[in-house]
Amino acid sequence: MHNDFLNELAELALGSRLKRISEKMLANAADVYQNFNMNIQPKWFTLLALLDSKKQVTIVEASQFLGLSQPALSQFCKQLVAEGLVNVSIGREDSRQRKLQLSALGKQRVAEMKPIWRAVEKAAVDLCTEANNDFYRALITFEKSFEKQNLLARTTQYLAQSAMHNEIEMLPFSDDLASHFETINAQWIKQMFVLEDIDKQVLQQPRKHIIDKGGKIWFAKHPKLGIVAACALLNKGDGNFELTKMGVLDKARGLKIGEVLLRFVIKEAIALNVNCLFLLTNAKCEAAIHLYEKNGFVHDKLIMQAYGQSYERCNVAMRFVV
Amino acid sequence: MHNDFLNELAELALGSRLKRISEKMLANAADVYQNFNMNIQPKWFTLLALLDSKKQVTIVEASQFLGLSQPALSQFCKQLVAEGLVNVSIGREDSRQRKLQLSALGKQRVAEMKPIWRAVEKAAVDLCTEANNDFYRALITFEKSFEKQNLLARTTQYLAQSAMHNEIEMLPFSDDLASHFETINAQWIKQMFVLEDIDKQVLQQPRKHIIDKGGKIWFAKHPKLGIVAACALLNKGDGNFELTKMGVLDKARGLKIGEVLLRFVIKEAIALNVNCLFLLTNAKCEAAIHLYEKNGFVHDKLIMQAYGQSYERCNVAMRFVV
DNA sequence: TGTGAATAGATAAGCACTTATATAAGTTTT
DNA sequence: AAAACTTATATAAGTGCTTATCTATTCACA
Repeated sequence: MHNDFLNELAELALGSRLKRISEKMLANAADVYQNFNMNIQPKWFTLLALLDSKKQVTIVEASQFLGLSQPALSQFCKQLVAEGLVNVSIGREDSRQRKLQLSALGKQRVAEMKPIWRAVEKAAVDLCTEANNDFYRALITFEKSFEKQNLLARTTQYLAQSAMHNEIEMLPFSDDLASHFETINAQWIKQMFVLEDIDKQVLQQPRKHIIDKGGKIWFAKHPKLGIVAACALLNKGDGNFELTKMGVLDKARGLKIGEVLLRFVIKEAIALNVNCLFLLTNAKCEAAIHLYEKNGFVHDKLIMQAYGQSYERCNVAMRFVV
Repeated sequence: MHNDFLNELAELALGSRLKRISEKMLANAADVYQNFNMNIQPKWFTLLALLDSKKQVTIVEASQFLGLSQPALSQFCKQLVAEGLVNVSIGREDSRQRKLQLSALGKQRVAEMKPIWRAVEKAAVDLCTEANNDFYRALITFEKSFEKQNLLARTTQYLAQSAMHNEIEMLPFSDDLASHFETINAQWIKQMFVLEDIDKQVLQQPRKHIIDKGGKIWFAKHPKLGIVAACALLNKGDGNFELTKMGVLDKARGLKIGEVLLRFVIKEAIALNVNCLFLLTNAKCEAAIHLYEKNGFVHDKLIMQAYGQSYERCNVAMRFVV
């Protein structure tokens, strides 16, 4: 037996994978009905359950409740009437409507099936929660995410974003850009914390406090928005550098420019043959921490002990690895 | 717009739900290809990706790699040859085999598509991880659970089990059953911990230590295996009772008799108008804790403070609610 | 060395839906 | 009140697979 190529494709083959498992489950459901000698087709199940619950629905209503097309329901209805499980009556107010109801036989069959349905549900819960999983919840959440923005929309957005990222220019520090360093960082520091005196000094005199001490500063320039992000490497001696004062202007949020800049700075740091690249931040900055984690930083207690005391507001220390 | 009846059916309609979302994703994939003007059908995707990765495969190999039927691959192959994307050559060693390879055009098309594939993968990862979800992982785990034991097998097992549960008899304490109390509990206590002196006294003289102090003991009798489980309620005064000495013999493990007994004891405790029903256990007893959680017990620090010191081995305290 | 069993692939038919379209019945607009 | 639109359902045809079955080839072994 060959192994499963869909594993190699991972998330890219998500659709195929879902299709495969749903077909397996359908076949399995057919086996369940056959095993318990119930003379019904799995495809009828949702309609029978719906009729059991709502007593009377029209074809269009049923198709909306079940998320299937109207012709599908039209066909099921025909089949179930042929089996004698469903009665159809013409709508009193609107003679186009066909009102579906379980027949006496249908009610009896559903009653017979209910214990099996309950057992199947238990089995399904079992299946969903085995191995500490919560598949059903994950599926619901996934459906909501898909509803919110589907794969095409996300793909288009991602491509547009990476086209834009290619146009972003990285600029090294120069005195005529110094004011941007202050504007960019003052903005987010004020939003998250309080702009303290040390902050002000560093932001107002970056050459003195950072560059002249062997540190680095870079800016990210958006083709239309101009300079929108900054990031610094602080020289802490012994080849150790602290990544700090990384900020993106409000007007450029959501464009993932921070990530582009961070990756650039990491690449530069590697090129500089940095011994240890670390950063200090606060647990409040969830989004930033997530970004750091995503890009190779890991939480590190030794860094916390060595450098954590330098700033009041820091309670998270991370080190870049690999 | 009506709401979604599949939500009401919850896990029972898992198959239908999976089918629906997989169809949506397939349609969405078709839109992606159309949007980027790629003249390929979504159903071909996995085969093209396979040929890109493995260079050369036969039809049967491809069907195994992709988890589709051989005729499906036979059909795709025909279509892709007609499109000029795939070349077929007859196997040298086995003339029945058709070796599939990407044609020059096929390679070019795949190369054009790759950036889109990458973007789609990013989008899919996004979709899977949005809202703190991990849908892909959950799906893989679910597939494994399904592989291990499918819905039919689980349903059958569950039904057999609940039929057996109906035949289980609950017996109150009587002196002629006292020896079972010791046998059952000594077995599991020895396995998990060390049988201490206090344990021995209580187990050997349950009437003296439990019944005469206003406590209760019940046994579960299996129709074939005999008395296989026991559980006690210890009267701690002020209407507070401790659920303790709950055990199931090795030979009856896996039949969920423990759960049946636990539910019975909870029902009895409620009937006795117990003020507070609690229990003490050890974090080692994962399965038991899971069972307690499933049946209405919650972790409770106050109980730990009030009663936790009584036993050496207890570091988990739980209280029954609702 | 043949002979039956297994395997690779093709073909046909079926299934559970879908989309597209037709028909008939209601509703709204003029 | 007629015309134009909308809605409920039915029907036809298509789709992406499946299972069943057939042919051609290879293998296993007596």
